[in-house]
Amino acid sequence: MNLKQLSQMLELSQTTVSRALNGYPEVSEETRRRVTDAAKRHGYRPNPSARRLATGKAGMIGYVMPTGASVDIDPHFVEFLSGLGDYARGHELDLVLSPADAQDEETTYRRIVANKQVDALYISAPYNADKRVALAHQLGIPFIVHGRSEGLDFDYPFIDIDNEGAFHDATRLLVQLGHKRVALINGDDTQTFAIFRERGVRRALAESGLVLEPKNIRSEIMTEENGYRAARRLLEGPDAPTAIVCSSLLMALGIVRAARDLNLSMPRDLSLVSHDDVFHWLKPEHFSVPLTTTRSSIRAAGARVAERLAARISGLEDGARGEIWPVDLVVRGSISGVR
Amino acid sequence: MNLKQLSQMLELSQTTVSRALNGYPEVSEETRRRVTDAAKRHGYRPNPSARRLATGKAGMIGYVMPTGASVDIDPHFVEFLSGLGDYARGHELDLVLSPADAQDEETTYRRIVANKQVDALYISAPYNADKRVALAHQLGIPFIVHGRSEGLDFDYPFIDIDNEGAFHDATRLLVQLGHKRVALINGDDTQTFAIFRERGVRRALAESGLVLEPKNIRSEIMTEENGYRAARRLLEGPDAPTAIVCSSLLMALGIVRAARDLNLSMPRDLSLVSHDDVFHWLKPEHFSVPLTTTRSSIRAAGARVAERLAARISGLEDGARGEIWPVDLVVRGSISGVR
DNA sequence: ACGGCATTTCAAAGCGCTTTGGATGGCCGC
DNA sequence: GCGGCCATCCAAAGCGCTTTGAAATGCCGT
Repeated sequence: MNLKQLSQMLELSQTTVSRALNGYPEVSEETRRRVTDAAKRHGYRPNPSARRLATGKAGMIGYVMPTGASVDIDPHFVEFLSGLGDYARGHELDLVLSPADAQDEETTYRRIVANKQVDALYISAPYNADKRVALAHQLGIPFIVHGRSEGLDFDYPFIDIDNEGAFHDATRLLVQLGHKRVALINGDDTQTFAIFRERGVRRALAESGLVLEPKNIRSEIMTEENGYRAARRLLEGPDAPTAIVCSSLLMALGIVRAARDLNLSMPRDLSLVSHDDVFHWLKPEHFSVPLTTTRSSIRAAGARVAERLAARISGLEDGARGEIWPVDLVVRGSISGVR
Repeated sequence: MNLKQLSQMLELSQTTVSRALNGYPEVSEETRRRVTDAAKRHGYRPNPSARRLATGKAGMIGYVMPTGASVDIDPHFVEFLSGLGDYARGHELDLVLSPADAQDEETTYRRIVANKQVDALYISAPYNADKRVALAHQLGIPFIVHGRSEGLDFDYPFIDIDNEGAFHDATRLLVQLGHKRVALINGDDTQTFAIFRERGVRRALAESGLVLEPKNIRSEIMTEENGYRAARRLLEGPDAPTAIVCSSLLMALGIVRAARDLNLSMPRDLSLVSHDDVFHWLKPEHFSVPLTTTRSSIRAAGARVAERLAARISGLEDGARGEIWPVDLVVRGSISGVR
């Protein structure tokens, strides 16, 4: 059943039927009712390909997914997808994932914009002065950044969590407990979130006249193994830190293993605070020593990103508003006063 | 630059240009060269929306993503996506994720098929007599199942790993080491993969005249917490098992924690074998006691699914061939002879 | 020289929608 | 009674491609 058939059935023109269905004012209420009734009765659904060709709108949102033989997609991504689904599910909003060579995402960005494959896109895990953000801005496609990018000469819409505040507060708490040697095991420090976190730690230490020594800061991709390695290196040296702040539960897993290998008991010999993105499959309260965390649900952020993207597509939102979400500090058994 | 402009520029008809570009035989080689040259020079790229309307082919593959407030997407999914990207990256093949209410995926399946939004789709984590498989089959859209579904009255194309064989071999090894009380901590046993795994364990035990007692089998969603709970229950009872086989590294994490809480040392008091889907962020060799595993990369499967889907779209593959991949058994320190 | 047959090219008709630029008719005031 | 103005509705022209059916061209044998 297509528009032509439906309009013939109703003895109306395609124009009128189209307008009635799309809520244009120049059609009488009675006609509109007749049309919508008939459409529903016959299960008419406009063909998206045709609509798309006519309007140039795709009705989908896009994500350029960096891939490569040595590129692993971060497990945080599924949390984001869950959140995106939370919103999109009820709105017939689909997401198109365009895999791109991580070395050259630009080509893919240009392709999907030129092809009008999506109406808006979201950009995740931004770097400072992120090229993708600059590109999306320049290409004029609606987008939202999940995270932030510093050093761009224009404003852009984003949602981010208060990484600096979270790590500041976590560190301050440790300092208040008497820790003087605090280390940071961070994620990839070319990404903005990691830069903010480091900043938060430094600031909290500085407030008490302490510094984050270069040897006490590690930056790696967030895996169990990297957490373990970093922790070993930190804890085996002289003047080992008495407290560690880390960027991911996955790393925390490795840190706990390292502490155990070194016969350090937590929290007696080592205090640990981790950031928690809220996974359903690994929870900080279920570590052998329940973990103190800074917590913020990526899933919730995903839902919000989808919502704002939808709003931008339909013209309900514009401008470059940035949202910064506060982060919970959840205290559990993994920290204590320094011996 | 569209087809019309290009054809005018070349003083050819749109027909000829279109055919030249799409490799039809009824155009002379010289003309074809002229056309492809000009197309490249002017950066002509056919408008996918128009092509789609004309041909009905979308050039994308689809996945209906079950979501819901209480539905969490499995972290295994990112591994699959990485693999899919491995193939799709070089082929300009995009994936559209259509979030659906987990209670009612059918509506979404029907929508994307009716709308011709995708040319083919893949179905993951199938149940027995899976409705989605039946539906896709009935709707006549090309698809591939990642995993298997039993009890369907037709054949369908799939790729799966030899879950039964893997768990059989793992269990047989434990039995050979003298274990008589072997337990299984499985994933959701309404899913086919879990049924096969249980079957494998039972068969191996039966071969030595042993049985898998009902109290020694647990089936839960694969999280650390569920692994812990299941292990506690198993290990605290009378006649506790001396060996456990489990379906996921995430559960293994919980099992190890439970053993530690109960002061059971591994492998002395407890042997453990886990299935490993190959995550980059959590590796069995980096458990405090390196884990013996049955290993099969989901990522590799993802790439293969994408490849076969592409082949089906372009007509290079048809029929209902099922691929069953063998699984590696990797022996590490977490198993030993029974005391 | 001419019909027959490939080979190569083309004009035009879709695909199913949106949107422009009128038409039509009823109702108003004068 | 008539011009003007809404309120409705419509025919037709896109959107940019593919594909059908036919025309033009060149070459063959006879």
